[in-house]
Amino acid sequence: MTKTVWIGDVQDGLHDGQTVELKGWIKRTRGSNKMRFVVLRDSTGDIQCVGKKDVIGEESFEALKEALIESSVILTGTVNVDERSEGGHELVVNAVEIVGAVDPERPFPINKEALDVVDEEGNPMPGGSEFLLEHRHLYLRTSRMTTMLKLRSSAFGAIHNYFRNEDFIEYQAPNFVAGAVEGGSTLFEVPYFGRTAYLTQSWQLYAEAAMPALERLYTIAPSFRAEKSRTRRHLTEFWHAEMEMAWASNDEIMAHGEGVVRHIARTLLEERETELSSINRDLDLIARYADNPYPHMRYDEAVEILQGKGVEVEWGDDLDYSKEKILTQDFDLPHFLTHYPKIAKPFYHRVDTEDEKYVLCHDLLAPEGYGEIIGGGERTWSEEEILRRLDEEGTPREPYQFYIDTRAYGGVPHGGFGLGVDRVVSWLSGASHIREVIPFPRTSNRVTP
RNA sequence: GCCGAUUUAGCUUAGCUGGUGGAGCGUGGGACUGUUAAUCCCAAGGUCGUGGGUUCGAGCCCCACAAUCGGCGCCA
Repeated sequence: MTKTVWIGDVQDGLHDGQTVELKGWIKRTRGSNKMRFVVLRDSTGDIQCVGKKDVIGEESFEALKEALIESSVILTGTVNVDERSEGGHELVVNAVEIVGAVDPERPFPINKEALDVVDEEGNPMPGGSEFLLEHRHLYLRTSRMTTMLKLRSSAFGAIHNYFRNEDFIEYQAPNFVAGAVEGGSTLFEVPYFGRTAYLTQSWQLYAEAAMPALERLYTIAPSFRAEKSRTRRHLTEFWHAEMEMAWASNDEIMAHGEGVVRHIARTLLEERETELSSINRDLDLIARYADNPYPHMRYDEAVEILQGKGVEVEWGDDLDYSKEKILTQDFDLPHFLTHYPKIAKPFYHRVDTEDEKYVLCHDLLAPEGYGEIIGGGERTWSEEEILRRLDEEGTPREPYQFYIDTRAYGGVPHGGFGLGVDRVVSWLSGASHIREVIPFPRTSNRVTP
């Protein structure tokens, strides 16, 4: 049963002249009454297979003719170098086995027309139609989606590699929680044996509890936000890469944020050059993101630039996406924004002792209109200050009791960040929408399929 | 929460001042010896999102509802 020959290897010339058995799915099929051309697909690529009636016989020829798109088949034959075939190689078939036939009453519903979706301005929005979102389970096997899933896999691998190489310990937090990290309005409520629990928005508070034990820790886990956001940057369930570090300043934490993002870009170039090219992503752009240091800018500076451009923004306003977009449109690299006003950020951000109007935090803004991909900073670490900030905000203490308690026993300066993995993959792949890079996207009005 | 748009065959769509809904892809049948999401011929497939209204007559006009998409706020 084990599959030993991969279409990608055949196209790379590893099996020229050999007789091989190819297992895969029919991508396209065409032909005459004497020969069939079947484009076979597997997870590594496509190849044209030729079935000649006088070679394979009447019965096999009929079987091949009747096999509809997405039928699974095993084709045995000889690998020929042939420039008439896309990819330069071709399988001349001598035996056909249909494994999973497709019923003509229910043919594979996704065709070329279904894939060509455009938004209101006429820009391509791959996978954006209601039909393709309803048929996501079948859309996954189309080439663009397969490519995105491979890029995603490499990004996840790169994050693990980066943190492990930097001696971080992978650490898991619960997904059922009692309290919020951000403002309380964005939590999903879950019935919990007569009580109400919530789906976690972030690993952070539980990571801070483990910080005195592990000192350097990270995770990649789903986070949940009950935001009715209808944008190409939001999911209600997204994959969050977070790190927490003892004895660290805002600058040191930012250095790791830059490090992991550049490592992801570098890894995609090394592992997925073919895939990036296949979706027309400019490799020089990715190389630039991998090779250059990311500039830093203080919040005040950003506000000045925006005011200089005539944008209506006052000191103390948080910078929303419309402002980020104007700010980043001239950027050709991701930029860190630091030192936001205290009034714009929640209680756990540490106040800057040099000027108490500010907190020691940072956001990393991606260029090309992709927006914020990292948010992080130093944490408020003394018990007394935590209590004061909670009370100031009117946030109840009770759900955070464990968190407050950690400060009573040897609090130290520390901090961390959260990175939106889907957002990073979306940006680096040049996706038109974040849902392009996650297999089953969860948005405010879709939980199926 | 706010703003905008869409809904016609399995899919993508055309549809005139309101007067018996056309096509391409796919599917079925047929033709064809090298095709490149082949080509040629034929066929089946539609209570035009739901409900109401106006009208002699509604896919088209009006109202309500629903679903979906796009954008904003919020954030990763």
